[in-house]
Amino acid sequence: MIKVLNVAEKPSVAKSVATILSRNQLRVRDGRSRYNKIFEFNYSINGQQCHMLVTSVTGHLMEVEFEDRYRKWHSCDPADLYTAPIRKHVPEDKLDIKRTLEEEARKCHWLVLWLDCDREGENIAFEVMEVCRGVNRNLTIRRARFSALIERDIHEAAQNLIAPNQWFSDAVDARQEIDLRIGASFTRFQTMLLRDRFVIDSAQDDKNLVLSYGPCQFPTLGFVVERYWEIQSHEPEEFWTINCTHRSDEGLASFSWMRGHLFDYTSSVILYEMCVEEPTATVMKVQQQEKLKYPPYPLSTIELEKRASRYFRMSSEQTMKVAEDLYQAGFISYPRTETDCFSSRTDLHTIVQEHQEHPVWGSYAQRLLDPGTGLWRNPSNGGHDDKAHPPIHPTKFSAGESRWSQDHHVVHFLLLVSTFAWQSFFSFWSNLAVMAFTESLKFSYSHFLQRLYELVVRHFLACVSQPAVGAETVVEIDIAGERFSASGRVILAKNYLDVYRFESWGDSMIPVYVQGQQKSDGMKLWAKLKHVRALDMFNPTALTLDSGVTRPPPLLSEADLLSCMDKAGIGTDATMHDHIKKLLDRFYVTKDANTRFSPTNLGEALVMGYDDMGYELWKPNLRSLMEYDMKEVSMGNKSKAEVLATCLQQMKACFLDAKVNKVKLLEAMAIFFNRSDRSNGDDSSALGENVRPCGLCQEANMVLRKNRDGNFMVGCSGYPQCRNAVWLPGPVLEATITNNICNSCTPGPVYLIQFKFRQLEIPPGFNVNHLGCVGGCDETLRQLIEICGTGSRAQARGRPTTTTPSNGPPTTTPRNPQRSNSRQAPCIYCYQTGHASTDCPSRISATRHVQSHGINQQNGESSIPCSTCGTPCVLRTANTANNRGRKFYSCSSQACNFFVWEDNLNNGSAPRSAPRPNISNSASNPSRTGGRGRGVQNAGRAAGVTFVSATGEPISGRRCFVCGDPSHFANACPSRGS
DNA sequence: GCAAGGTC
Repeated sequence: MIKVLNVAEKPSVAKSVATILSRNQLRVRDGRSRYNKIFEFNYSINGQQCHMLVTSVTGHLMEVEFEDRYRKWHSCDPADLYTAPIRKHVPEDKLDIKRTLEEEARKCHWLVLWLDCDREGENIAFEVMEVCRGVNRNLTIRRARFSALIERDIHEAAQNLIAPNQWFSDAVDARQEIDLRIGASFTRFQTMLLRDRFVIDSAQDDKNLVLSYGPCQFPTLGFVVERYWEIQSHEPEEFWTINCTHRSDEGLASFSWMRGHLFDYTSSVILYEMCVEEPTATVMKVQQQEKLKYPPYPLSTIELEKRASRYFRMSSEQTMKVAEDLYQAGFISYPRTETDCFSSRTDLHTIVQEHQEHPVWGSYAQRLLDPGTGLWRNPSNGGHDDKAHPPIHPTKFSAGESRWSQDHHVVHFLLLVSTFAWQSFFSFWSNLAVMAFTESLKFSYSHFLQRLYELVVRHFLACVSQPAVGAETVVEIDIAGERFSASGRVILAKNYLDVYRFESWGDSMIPVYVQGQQKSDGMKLWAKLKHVRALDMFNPTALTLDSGVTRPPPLLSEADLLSCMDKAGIGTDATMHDHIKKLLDRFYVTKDANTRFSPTNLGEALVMGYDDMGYELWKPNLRSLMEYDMKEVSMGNKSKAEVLATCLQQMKACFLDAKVNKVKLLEAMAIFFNRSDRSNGDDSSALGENVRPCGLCQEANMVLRKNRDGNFMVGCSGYPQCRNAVWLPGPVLEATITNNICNSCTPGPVYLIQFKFRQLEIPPGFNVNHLGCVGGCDETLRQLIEICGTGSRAQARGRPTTTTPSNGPPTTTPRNPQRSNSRQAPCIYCYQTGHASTDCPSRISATRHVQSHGINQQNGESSIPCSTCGTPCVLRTANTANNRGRKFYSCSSQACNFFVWEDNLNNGSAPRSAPRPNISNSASNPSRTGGRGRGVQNAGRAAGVTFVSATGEPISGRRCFVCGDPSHFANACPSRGS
């Protein structure tokens, strides 16, 4: 009998496959890993009797890493990481699984791979193959291709085994390598460049702060920053709209102006006056139609995360944790799925049947199953299918498990923690506090479990329900040539909305209207029978000219962020929440109570730095291009080697360029953070840039450094073990390592340095700019050192004299930090000693303002309380074409959109609005005043009137722009009218 | 100390 080793991607799949193939006639035994059991049974594959062993891995078995020589951060120039050798190996925590595979593979003839049928799954398959082949070269290897864990699919897959797909696996290998090289190089570069130079206040422990860069995390950060900049640069603009209301016995109708709104006040007033003078409204059109509101598509992971965030304010990370636990406990299907359509083979009725007994939604489930109600509808297709998992749906009935909170392993963990705490504390009160804390965690976790389960069940029931039906009436009227419209809706059948309580679709009744000139006898009769007075003409109850201001978009919510990532292909359904969490963990963003994200100073500075360099490293395009290439590899259109070569070459060029332009990052950081004295405490600060391999210790690299006096040297990164150093001429003002390599000096490569000298300190005949080599071949450097020394101030302090042989390189001398540490020269800006000119506090404070795109926000200047919400306003400077340089106050609360131009503030009196340029004398404009006055009287407008923004959202809580009084708006302000 | 992707 042939012995077949079957390997699945996860234990649950191994169990399902084994159960289906064996028809539940199987034996289970433990492997070396406690989670990955081995199932045994007999099975026939294409008539061949087989003894099947089914086991699993837990996702990827291997990790890709740099060779040991490159693992330490200072071991090499980060640029070397684009070519440093890498290896794929099984990490410590996966060794048990590896051993199980080896032991079983030795005894088997065939290896059948049941990994998920996507690119990652294929790659894991090759990892499993590598391990198994390592101990049994004669294995026959086959791949099982299945799209769902249902009997038909699994049996079909077992009888139609195919060959593994090398292209799919190659695509993942390429992705892994690119991610590692880009991520590690940029992370090391920006961390070493910035961490010690600035006081980054967000971090508790600066020493361990890592400023990571990743091809997924940075574009995610980019979305947050971009929206923040959009808000910052938004300049509120006042607009005007005419509103008409009509109240009759049958109700109230609010007609909105079909022009929407106008930004030109005079035009608005003219049109408004025309309406006021001829206010009779003629009904021009009455349109009645049936409207359907469809239930959502079946639930995918991203949709689950978005909805849980929207409905329950759960973070995506929390949602995935809770969903995983529900899945482990068997209550819901696999929670990581892109699929939003059910297979025609899924038995949807049985799932609904299970819920008939539920105390809350049981009766709805019963109605669904009753053909007489006509409530059932086959779910619609969302158009996504990952071919591995069905949409998330309930798999086990629960009537609200009170035991969830006690049974669950997460709670077990919490209990363990509390037990530990119990043993650690002796005080009774401490124990009580720990117990209370544990209880509250249990309660809140159980609460999350129940809410998410409810969402999954209700969503599923909604999917198989008819859409809600409404009768909508749209009425169009004409007043003095201006068109207005109002709509009303009557819900005829709620259908899915009965169970999907998270969505609503309200009734809004309006009086009955009929089209003017066409009121037929039939219509009159109908109106009479209905006891309503059908109107074809009427006089508005109120006709108002209302003002509003355009508002910036809101900060990105978690659901918005997930949508952005999904749309741009950043991350996968299983990892998106990880990227969001990483931004929070790295102090790049913060999340407020409304689940809205703002960048921190650190996040904004990093994006600003790269943006100023002109790179789109923080935009999603890079990842999209990579994804495109990966797809090409998986389809066999491009080879892995080809994609790796081009992509890494481009990224290395980009990285080297970023290094050259690192000053942009430093400048951006300097806007938000104070310089740190940590980097000055040392003799010199490492720029982390490789100049050449160290010829003395032959282990580390020589890197370019600048000491606190501003003098440059090239020292071994192995300091203090290796004290090899090359001192550079004193007049060096700037030194930047280039990508050019010296042709003659060894050991190489020796990168040439672009020098800029202080004009007044170099002898005549020498050029201010010089591309030099520190390897020993550079005659110019040698002569300059001979003439000028290696820094007059350092020499004056008695640093070891540098000898410069006439025909040799600048001398290598041991460094002596103690002797080069003192600094006496006064700062050129403030004439104080104790700091370098580059770190002068007077300069830092002068440049320390937050600079955003479109807005210069000046901190520390006097502010006024917002007249709308009382939150302090921030003084900003407009940077738009029309108002560049003009200052305005805007409310610092995100929930409020108050703003006022500074030049309109009247000696500290209440803020008033800025007149628009084309109506600068509008306060004394009789037509404007007259129009407004009559309007107010006509309309009888009350304080509760709502402003509507440009995006159609109501703006609540606004006050008059002119005097701040909430009882009226700017257009009705008595002060302006007079 | 670094990425992103699987998964317990």
